[in-house]
Amino acid sequence: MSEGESKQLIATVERAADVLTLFTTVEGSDLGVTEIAKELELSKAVVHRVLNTLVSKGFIETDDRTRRYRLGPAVLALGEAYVERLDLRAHALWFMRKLSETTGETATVSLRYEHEQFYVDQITPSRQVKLSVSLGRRRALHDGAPALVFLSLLDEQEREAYIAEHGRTGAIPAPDALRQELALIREQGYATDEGDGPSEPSSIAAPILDHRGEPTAVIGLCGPRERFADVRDEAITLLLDATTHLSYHLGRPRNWAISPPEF
Amino acid sequence: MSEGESKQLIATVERAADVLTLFTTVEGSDLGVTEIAKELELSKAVVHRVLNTLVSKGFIETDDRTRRYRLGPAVLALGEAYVERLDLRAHALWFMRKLSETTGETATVSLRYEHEQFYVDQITPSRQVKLSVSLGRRRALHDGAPALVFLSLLDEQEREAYIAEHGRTGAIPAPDALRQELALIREQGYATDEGDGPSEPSSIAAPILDHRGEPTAVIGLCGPRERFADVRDEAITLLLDATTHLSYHLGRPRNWAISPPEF
DNA sequence: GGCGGCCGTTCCGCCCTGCGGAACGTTGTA
DNA sequence: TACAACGTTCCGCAGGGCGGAACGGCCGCC
Repeated sequence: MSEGESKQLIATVERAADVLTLFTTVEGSDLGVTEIAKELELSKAVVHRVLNTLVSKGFIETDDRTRRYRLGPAVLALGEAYVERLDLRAHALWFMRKLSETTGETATVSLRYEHEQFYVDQITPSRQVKLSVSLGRRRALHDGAPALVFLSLLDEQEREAYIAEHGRTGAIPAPDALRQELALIREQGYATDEGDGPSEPSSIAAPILDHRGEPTAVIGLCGPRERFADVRDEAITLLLDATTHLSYHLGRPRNWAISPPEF
Repeated sequence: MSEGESKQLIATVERAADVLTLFTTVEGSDLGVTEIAKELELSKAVVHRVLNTLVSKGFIETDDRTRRYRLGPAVLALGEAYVERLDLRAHALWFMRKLSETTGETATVSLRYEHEQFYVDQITPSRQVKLSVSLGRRRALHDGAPALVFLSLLDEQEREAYIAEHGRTGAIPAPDALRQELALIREQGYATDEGDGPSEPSSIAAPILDHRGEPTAVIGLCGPRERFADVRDEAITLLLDATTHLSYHLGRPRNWAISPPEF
């Protein structure tokens, strides 16, 4: 979208990818052929052939009773392989567990992909009421503390372009207030975000930085606003402690999910 | 493989699926075009086009520095969508957490797909030495306690076919001993498996049964053999307690991952 | 520092294979 | 029982993916 792409793509594979992706965006776990065909504006024959093929590879399962389709176990293996390849994970989990246990709230790791943030892992506390986030689901860069950390660390040009674009569409109602907030985040080294209602999620987040100062990941902590206020200050100290350690340990080029910025 | 399939498949999509799957089977997180082409016996041009397409959909990422390819965030979303659609999960997690906390070992949920067992989730204890399993990776049905539970509950014809086939290849060295073991598992309602060395994994496992007596999932508990022996008896009681409750709650047709057997 | 080899990428014409519209079979409902 | 809606299959046409080869950049070896 951003550039005039001229790469060679295979339409058939694109269609298959769209079919798979549809299963992640739709409410409810299963889809029918007609439903998919309508949604993606494809012929039923195409959808059916694609589904058959994906079934044969284990990416999709059929329910013989209802003749409808759902995701299959092979996609679980893919997701796990994606997470496991992050060296980050093993190191971060220890700190996250500590964070979660000490504060009784949910600790998260996020990455950035293009102009979206998504969670790759979480540790939830053992209590009745708790937050849990949707792993893998993409969120805008101005939504929530972890996203804001990534946004604050984009290079100025890209950041401004992002703010301009989303200011135009109304997604960012007060661009100048956001600019101030991002400056504060850079200065403090962490972001905070308050929920709207008493049980809405509040969160804090801080980056793990590589040797060049680029964020490789963001660690966050979130909980229902009302009770989160009680642990917030303590949590910020713990969080910065964790990210400082992790930044130190990870201060070298590695197999990160996030490629170095464009240069 | 089992039947003379004559479904209409799309070769291009099969190739794309194979490329994706290759990333889960290979050690190390990234692959090059030539490497993939050689492994799958495809031309470099094809592999390159497939990769390009998958990149454009977020299933694959390129590392601009090394010009190699890795899995992308979209597959994480797929994996999560797969796991989240299991109603099972929400109910089972509570019991698993309790199991894990009481025994200090790792609790797991497994499903079966065709003639393989795989883990969909786990709760690991907060201690230094602990087991953790690879989610999504497929294992043979005669390998480990959860797999044995599934095997023991296959209908007789299918079970015998499985034993015969793997007996022939030598994967099952003592078919008759296995038959006895499976009978015992059915009788007791749980399976046990001893590790070979003192730190090798031992495990126990029991099924969640639907209203027809078919296993919808298997709950397991595993730990290093030596210390697992101390909690084993207590764990069996807890485990059967948990699966009994879950079987009761889940005793109705639902959106399970496992479709009812062929009938 | 120069050179050779390897790898990722692109090109282009041929031919294959995936496409679509319609027909068929099945399931669940009025 | 009949209808409607859905999943599945068929078949001829043509669009699009394939493959061999050529290009260009990177790394390592001499």
